[in-house]
Amino acid sequence: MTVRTRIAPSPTGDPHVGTAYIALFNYCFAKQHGGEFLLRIEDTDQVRSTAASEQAIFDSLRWLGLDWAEGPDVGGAHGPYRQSERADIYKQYADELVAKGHAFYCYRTARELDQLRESRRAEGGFTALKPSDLKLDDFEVARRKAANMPFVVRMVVPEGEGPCPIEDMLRGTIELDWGQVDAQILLKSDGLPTYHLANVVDDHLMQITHVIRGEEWINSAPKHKLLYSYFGWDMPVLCHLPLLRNSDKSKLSKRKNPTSILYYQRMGYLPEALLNYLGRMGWSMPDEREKFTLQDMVDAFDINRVSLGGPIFDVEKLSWLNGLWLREDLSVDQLADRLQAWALNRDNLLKVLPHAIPRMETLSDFVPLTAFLASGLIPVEPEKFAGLKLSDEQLKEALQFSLWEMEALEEWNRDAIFTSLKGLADGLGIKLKDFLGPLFLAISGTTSSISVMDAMALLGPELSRARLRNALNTVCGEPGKKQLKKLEKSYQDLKSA
RNA sequence: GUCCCCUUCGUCUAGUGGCCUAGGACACCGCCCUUUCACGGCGGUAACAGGGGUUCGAACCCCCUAGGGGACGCCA
Repeated sequence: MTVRTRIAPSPTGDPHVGTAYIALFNYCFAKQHGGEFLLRIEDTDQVRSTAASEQAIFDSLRWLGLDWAEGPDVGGAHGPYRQSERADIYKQYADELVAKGHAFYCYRTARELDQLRESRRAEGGFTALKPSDLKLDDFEVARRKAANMPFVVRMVVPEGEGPCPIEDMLRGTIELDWGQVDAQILLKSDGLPTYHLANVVDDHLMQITHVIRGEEWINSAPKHKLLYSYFGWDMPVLCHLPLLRNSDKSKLSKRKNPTSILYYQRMGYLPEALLNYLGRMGWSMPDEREKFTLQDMVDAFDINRVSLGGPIFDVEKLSWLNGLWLREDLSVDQLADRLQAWALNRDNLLKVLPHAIPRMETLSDFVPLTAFLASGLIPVEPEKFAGLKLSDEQLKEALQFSLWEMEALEEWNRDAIFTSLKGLADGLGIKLKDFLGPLFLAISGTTSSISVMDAMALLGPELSRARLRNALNTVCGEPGKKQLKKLEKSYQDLKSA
């Protein structure tokens, strides 16, 4: 039997370092057993999935050197493929379950579901909604059907409580309770499958033997187990990896940390070093070496060396490791090539130059003028912020609101950034020029520079956000929970006004 | 609230019953190298969450408590 592992990232945002982390372990496990590492795209959330972010995932994995195999034929296509384009095969399988009595149509409305959940929660026990909770009488079903109301396909689950043992490669047997397993939706009202159905069907068709995923999935393992038994398929071996954490130990999130692989690319980290660092998260070489290549890791790989405590993603140690790679593994010649490819390439110069030309008298003006565009995080000088025309409160609002605004921005270009920031300045009743002061300092480090919107457009979203966050935290201090709530409220008021 | 997972220096970790007076790495501090800084070298501070068992012997096995995290969606 060939060992096959896979990752199933969802293209709903930037390629996440957490995705690369899981991918790395899947890759190493498969390769170690002479098997294949596969990839498929989980785009059944069509609202947020885009072709561009899907491409970004491919590119990032390739950049890191985590190449995936094509895998077996699935419904006429090899992975990775867009699941939304294969809606028909999932519908077929959902229908099969309905026919066998393992799934049912459900016409409940969102409102009704909210009410049901609320009352369950008030009771204090398990909150899972069972088939019997969702049942409507025949007359009502007929009425809703005739009225063409939307419906979903849900899976039948055991009504009572009782243990459901789940085998995990690292944790042994985990006992979950059927009481917490709800009648999961398999097919949404838009006809697309949910993760649970798509995941089980795809894993079966792709002949996946081992599922190595984040521990956030432990609780849904009973559903998956049940689906395998309904279909009569062999279930892959499960393995749940610990989650990468922020420095406050919560699950790594982009609100608190740069999580995009693109960010680390832009900051000038080497793919070898980033991958190496991820390999040190919850895992160690038998000889405790800190620096190793992907191939080293594959050769020495042993999944049992994974430690279960959630590791904190520490950029400082990543930087140290990156320095090691830079100094020890690249010749001057190679480094020159890397630098050129990274930011000093012709395309990039052509983009930056138009902004610099009006401010240049000699060629030597160029580098000082644009250095901040090729920098990572820039030093924040609180004295400069104090010299602006804004009060402390206004300063904090300007930075925090701008950051939120930039986090929500979907299209990253000069005009979109301008519209958004102008809206904020107007809403706050601050002259645009004054409002932009702190942004200039945060982004460019000085108030005499090229347009801050152009600068942000050139820097890209990841680095721009990181600089804003950095300035905010340095100048105003990390906001406490209470303060954050207050700021959030006035931001909401501003947006709805 | 309910369920699940987790717990060794500030951080990443070694450790699978005696080799542990707990080892390494980052960060921090000191010294050396050096015209400065960095690199490099040497050294230092610093941890088995707490309490009960089991055992001749426990960081390691069991139980309880505490703390942290995750899940409870027509997201994945």
